[in-house]
Amino acid sequence: MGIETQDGFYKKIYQLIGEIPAGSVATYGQLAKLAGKPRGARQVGYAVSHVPDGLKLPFHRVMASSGKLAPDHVFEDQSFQRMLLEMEGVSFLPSGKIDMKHCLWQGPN
DNA sequence: GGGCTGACGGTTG
DNA sequence: GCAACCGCCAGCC
Repeated sequence: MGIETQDGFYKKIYQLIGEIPAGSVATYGQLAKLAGKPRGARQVGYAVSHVPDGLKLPFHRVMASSGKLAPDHVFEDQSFQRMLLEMEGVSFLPSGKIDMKHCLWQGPN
């Protein structure tokens, strides 16, 4: 089978990411849970790393629960991801991590 | 079919 | 508060 599973797990992930409003961020575990896989955080990461072209989803708004940005090899640089987020109004802490307390996505609802 | 890999998460030191 | 370790799950060789 392709990148999408029978249940459309990846499809749900992409859909959820599309629901994330500018200025907010979501964690892999959060998206995984919303997609029906509470323990599938790694699959979310795998999903976004193999995203099909043309979806144009805000993957820069998805990050680890710790608030850390993606590794350098994903985007050209972490500074690029950070720039996009700051441009959308996401607050950063002095330590260089996201201010999850204030910017975490509330969910689709 | 078996084993390796990975944009993670939670616990422990 | 940060780093290392182990545990999860699906895709790929």
